[in-house]
Amino acid sequence: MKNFLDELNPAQREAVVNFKGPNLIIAGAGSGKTRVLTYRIAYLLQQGVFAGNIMALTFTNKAAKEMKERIVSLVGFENSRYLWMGTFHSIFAKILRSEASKIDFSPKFTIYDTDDSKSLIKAIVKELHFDDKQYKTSEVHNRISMAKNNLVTVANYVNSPIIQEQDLKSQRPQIGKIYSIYQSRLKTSDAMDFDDLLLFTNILFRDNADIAEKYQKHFKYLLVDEYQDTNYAQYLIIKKLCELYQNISVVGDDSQSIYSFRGAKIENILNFKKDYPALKLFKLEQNYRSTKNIVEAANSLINRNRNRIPKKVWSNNEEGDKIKVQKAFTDTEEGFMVANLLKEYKSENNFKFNDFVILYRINAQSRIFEESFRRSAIPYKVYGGLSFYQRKEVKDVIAYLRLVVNHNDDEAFKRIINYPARGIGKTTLEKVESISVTNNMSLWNTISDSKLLQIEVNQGTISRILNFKGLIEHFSEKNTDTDAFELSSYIVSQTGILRNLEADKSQESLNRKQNIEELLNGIKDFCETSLSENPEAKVLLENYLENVSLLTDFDTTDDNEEKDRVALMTVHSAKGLEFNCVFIVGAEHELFPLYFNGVAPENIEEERRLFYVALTRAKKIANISFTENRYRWGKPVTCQPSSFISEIDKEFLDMAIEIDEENKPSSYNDKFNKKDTLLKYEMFKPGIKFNLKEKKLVHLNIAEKTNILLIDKKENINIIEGATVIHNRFGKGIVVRVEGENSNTKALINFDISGEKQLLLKFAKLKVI
DNA sequence: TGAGGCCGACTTTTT
DNA sequence: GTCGGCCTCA
Repeated sequence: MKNFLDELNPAQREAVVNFKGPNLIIAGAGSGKTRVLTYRIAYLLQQGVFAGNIMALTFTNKAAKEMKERIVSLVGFENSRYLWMGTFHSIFAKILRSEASKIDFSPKFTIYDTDDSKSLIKAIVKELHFDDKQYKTSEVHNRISMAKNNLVTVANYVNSPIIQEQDLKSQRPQIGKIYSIYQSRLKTSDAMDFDDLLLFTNILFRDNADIAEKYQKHFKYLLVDEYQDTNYAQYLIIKKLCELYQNISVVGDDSQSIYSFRGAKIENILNFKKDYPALKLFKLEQNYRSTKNIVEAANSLINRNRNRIPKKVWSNNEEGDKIKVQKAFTDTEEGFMVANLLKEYKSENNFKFNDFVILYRINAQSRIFEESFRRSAIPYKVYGGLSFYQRKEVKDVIAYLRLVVNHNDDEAFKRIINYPARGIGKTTLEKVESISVTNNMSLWNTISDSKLLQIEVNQGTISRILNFKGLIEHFSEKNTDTDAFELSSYIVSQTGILRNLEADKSQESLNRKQNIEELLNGIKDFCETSLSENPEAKVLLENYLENVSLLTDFDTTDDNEEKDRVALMTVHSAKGLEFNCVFIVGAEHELFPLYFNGVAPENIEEERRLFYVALTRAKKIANISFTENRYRWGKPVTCQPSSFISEIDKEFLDMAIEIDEENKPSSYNDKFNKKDTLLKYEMFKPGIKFNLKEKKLVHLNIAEKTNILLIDKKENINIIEGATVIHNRFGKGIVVRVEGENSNTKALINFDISGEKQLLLKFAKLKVI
């Protein structure tokens, strides 16, 4: 093992070698936080600590995976394979499964995702005949989630005068009742929601001293990443687990706490000292990532927050360019402005596309940039938004898998009882549901019971229900000796889902079919990976489900990851990432900072931290833009520039415009104004773009046109007979035949490995070589 | 019972 | 601009 301590600066080294006792590592942006964490674990292993006695918690699967990979590269796979490294949710789900009986769940309990939770809440509100405008699903969900994150159980909730008063004030006095029914439904479904994973872990440790002790003894060293984002439930679990050895190291940056909406308590890091008076404090203040200008600009902004741990982040890098601030007249113009500037930066600095990121406050902003990038022949990838696993067809298939593993999973049951259509309609389902409610049984148990006969439906319907039940049971029987991939494929074909989609020739259906194939491929990958790590064990559906329910889009290893593309994402998603050039877009009052339920000071501070996170993603170039007019809720609104722009010291900014005069349109904008409607329309004509420098519409040259066509899959003209193409999944192949027109163009391709496939060009990610 | 169309509501960020 | 829900019609 090489002496990796040499690769650290003195502050980092101190933070790595002092591994005993409680440690608080305050790591400024870009100060090598991940490096310290990984080296610290490597160092522990080098000191002879067994990997299985170390628990390292992160917030995202991505962070866990990256860290694991870096540790493997430092100490090798064998030395690190038994590390407990993962997200809070996945690690504690694992523990809960092995202790399930203690909290009266089965080890195969389902994890409900947010959509499942919301759909259950919705059903309960409806069932209670509450007004769904008064009890908005997302608000009720939010409230229950917050309660759980603060370990407020149903009993606590309804007995708390404060909470009851709050609910009364907000005209939602019955949330406690909904919460109560919600919990009991989860129970009958043998299911937990995300927040339950943390809540029940706390309950498990609280009520079973022996079990708590077992884990306390086991985990001799605890490390927590992004500690500023922990909520109360997480805080308590950590506190409990490290009670015995007190070997707890937390790494974080109070300036980057941006998840309070999810219950994160910045106080956890601010008050760490109160809980662990013996702590050693380490501050990593040297920023290796960004230019001096960016670091100091970001400092000047974040210094306006009052509630902070004092620190001075500094950089020894080059001075760097000032941050360019730009104004656009419309959101569309902002899109083109950014696209043009991006190209300029790219050629000036010899950057690649993946050196760039567009950061926005809300996902809805991505559309404009997608459009302008497509028109400007800039390849891009949008992160976040509707995740792959949230797509209807994917959820449908997963619902089958879930129901096969856990018959009591009511949300899965409801999804698929009549999908594909098998003549069990809304009315029938409602009757079954009502009986299940009165008897406090899961839907499955209701149809398995003599209660089924109480349902007033005809014999035909009864037998259709029993057929469905038989089908699921048949799958379950197979689930003992068939591996997850085989069984899923079998289920997809046996249920007729595929046939159903094939019958419908629309593009939509084809797209769905491809997503299902994608899902099956993912299951296959999972089986193969698990098998390579543990060749003896058969990979069953439940193994896959344990893993998939905690995945998000961000974690899917996209085959295109290495592709050279501009990243589009929210600032939240960008935490932990870095890019040579960052565009912060939509820097407008009420958008960033986002206006949401008024502007309380603590909200503004969090928004400011968010802006700080955005700025500090940049290594070399940061660019801020805003627009004067924007479509929001489909309606045009006028915008003011974000107060955060003027909060950054002017010396670090390169302002093309004077912010204080934002109400006086410049002559440039005057011109733009008159033509705006026309421009907006013309801009989207094929083959035309808006040239910002010359301020006029120009025709694309041939190269640009070809480029657009390559990117715009709808018009992919380069796929011709005889062409050699590459597909993400099927690999290399030769085009045999092309038929159909425009968006219906299909190609028959003979792939070297996978054989002949008919693909709709609109969706197939094909590359001509 | 199912499909299709229209209307309306809604948009913060995510494990 | 998008999604979901509800209504109507077959």
